Amino acid sequence: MARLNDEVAALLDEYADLLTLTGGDAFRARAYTKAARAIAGHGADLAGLDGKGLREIPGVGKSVAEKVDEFRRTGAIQALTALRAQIPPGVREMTAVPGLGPRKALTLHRELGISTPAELRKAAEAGRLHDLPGFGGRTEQNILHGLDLLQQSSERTTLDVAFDVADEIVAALAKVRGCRDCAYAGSLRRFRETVGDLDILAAAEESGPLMDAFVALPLVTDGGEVIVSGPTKTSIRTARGLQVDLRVVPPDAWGAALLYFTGSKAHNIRLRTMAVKAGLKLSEYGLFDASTDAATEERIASATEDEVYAALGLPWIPPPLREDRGEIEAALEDRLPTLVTVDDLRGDLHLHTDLTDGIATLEEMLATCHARHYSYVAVTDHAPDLVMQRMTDEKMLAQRERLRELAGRYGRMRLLHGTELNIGPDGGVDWPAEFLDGFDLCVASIHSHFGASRDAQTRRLIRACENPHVNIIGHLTTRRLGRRGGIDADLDAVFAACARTGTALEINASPQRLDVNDELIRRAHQAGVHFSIDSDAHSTVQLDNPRYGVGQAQRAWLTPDAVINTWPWQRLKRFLDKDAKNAKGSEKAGSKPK
DNA sequence: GCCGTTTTCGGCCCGACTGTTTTCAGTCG
Repeated sequence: MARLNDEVAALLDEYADLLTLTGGDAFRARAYTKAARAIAGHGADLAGLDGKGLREIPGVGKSVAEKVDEFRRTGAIQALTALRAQIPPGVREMTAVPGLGPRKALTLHRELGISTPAELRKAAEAGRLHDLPGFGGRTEQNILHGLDLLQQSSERTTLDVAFDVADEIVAALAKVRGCRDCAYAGSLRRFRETVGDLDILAAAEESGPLMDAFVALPLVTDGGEVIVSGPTKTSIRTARGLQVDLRVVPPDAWGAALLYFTGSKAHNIRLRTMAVKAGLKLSEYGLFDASTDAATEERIASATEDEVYAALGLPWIPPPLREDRGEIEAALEDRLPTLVTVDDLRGDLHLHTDLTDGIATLEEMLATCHARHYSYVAVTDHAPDLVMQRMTDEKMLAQRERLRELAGRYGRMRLLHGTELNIGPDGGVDWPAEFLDGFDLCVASIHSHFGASRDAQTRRLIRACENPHVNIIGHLTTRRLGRRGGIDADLDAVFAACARTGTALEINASPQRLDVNDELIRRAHQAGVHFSIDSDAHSTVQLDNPRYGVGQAQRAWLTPDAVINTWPWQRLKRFLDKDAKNAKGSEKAGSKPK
């Protein structure tokens, strides 16, 4: 766990859940949830805050501050420990089943004595649920489906969590005496959208000290377990269920090992096949001449990845491309793409402030963007049709005025006033054209009616693209990793509409979304669509999200040119003026301009 | 439990959707 903030936030969240589960005051529970969210998204590390600093975090009052302090002093929160004793942890786990909330979970626990997801599955399969008051046949089926979803997700870990753990381990092992090199490999290095386990690689003459340091890490000693432990490989499982494999190799085999353990398997097979055809043999220990016998075999390359690729007649291939999806052929023909990187991003075009459901102020978000050296940034709070956000025309206009006042306050960073519109069931959006005219940029996203038919979803998205004020379609499929699949729509038809109307497609970089995914990015790219890689940040911490989105873009072979927020302002400005572009297009086509 | 140029008490994000009901409870965003 990287920051104390995250650790404390998790405990407060648990406390809130347990309060709800024990039938406590709902508002009290919500106060803890709110405080947890504020703490997780708070810029400063909790470890360095005094009582006054704690209370300055919005949503943190006397009681929460005391609990935070208690945890810092004693490593536990008494009130939480007491609640844990009342409710088996499995009951809280059950509320993670989509469609199953605290009330139903508590009913199941009290009436049927069910206290784990496994018991829940058994009872549902045996048809024991549908006789309970408030439960029926459909509920039973939905719970079974929800359990399936949960199981799938529990086997994969999102990138934010995976990077936190990987960074912590690499940092700790790199400091061990005799460690020449240490890095994460596997699907994390390839930036897959979620990872099953972590592969950590280290180079050292002697593996013992590294293995010892590994199993002594807090990640392992605090509720984790050692699965296997040997001289070249040790596997552990963290308390949160993430398996981590550490492999230690001799320093002169570093490159070959890194290549081997980065994968993908399909990529490696292609490389090995190429080696065999050239009379060579490729393994995690190096590239060898296959004609010599095992005892005297001659090592051709192994120290660096570069060296191994070069010996096979290839340039170095970036890890996100290593999926055997054409990268070997491209490398042979010297047409690997120059991939977009985080440093290419000149701005963020989708973020929220505390005017709606963000937790940081406008000024805090802008200051953090400025520290990231952006040339421009768009503030895009929610629009009124997402009723719970209570947006009004007045609030939006006041924010715009404030933003205009702040112009020039953050160096040369250009401040754009935008909004995240809701795409209604028929494809309409929150405000009429006259009001939309006032925005510099509009993102439009689906937030409701996820279950509409394929035809209806397709029509609604195409209509949104055709709206001259909609510049970017946000989180197109609306999926939440491990929680919810995407909507059903003819996405290729939507991509065609995006390309035709000059509407960009968002690569939503929130690690819980990564929407759209690499496959869809690739398809859309082929259809001529442009992209915007955005954080969808609801806190200053989340403004770091774009790294995950860039990873997906790299997996889809995107170059900076395909990404509108790598463009200089003047070029982006022309792109945002859909009216001018379409008028030009329709002049050519001879049809009437809008 | 938190918070306050409407409040130091009395509110607290509001409405849709689903599945169970026959007027509503629970869940979700």
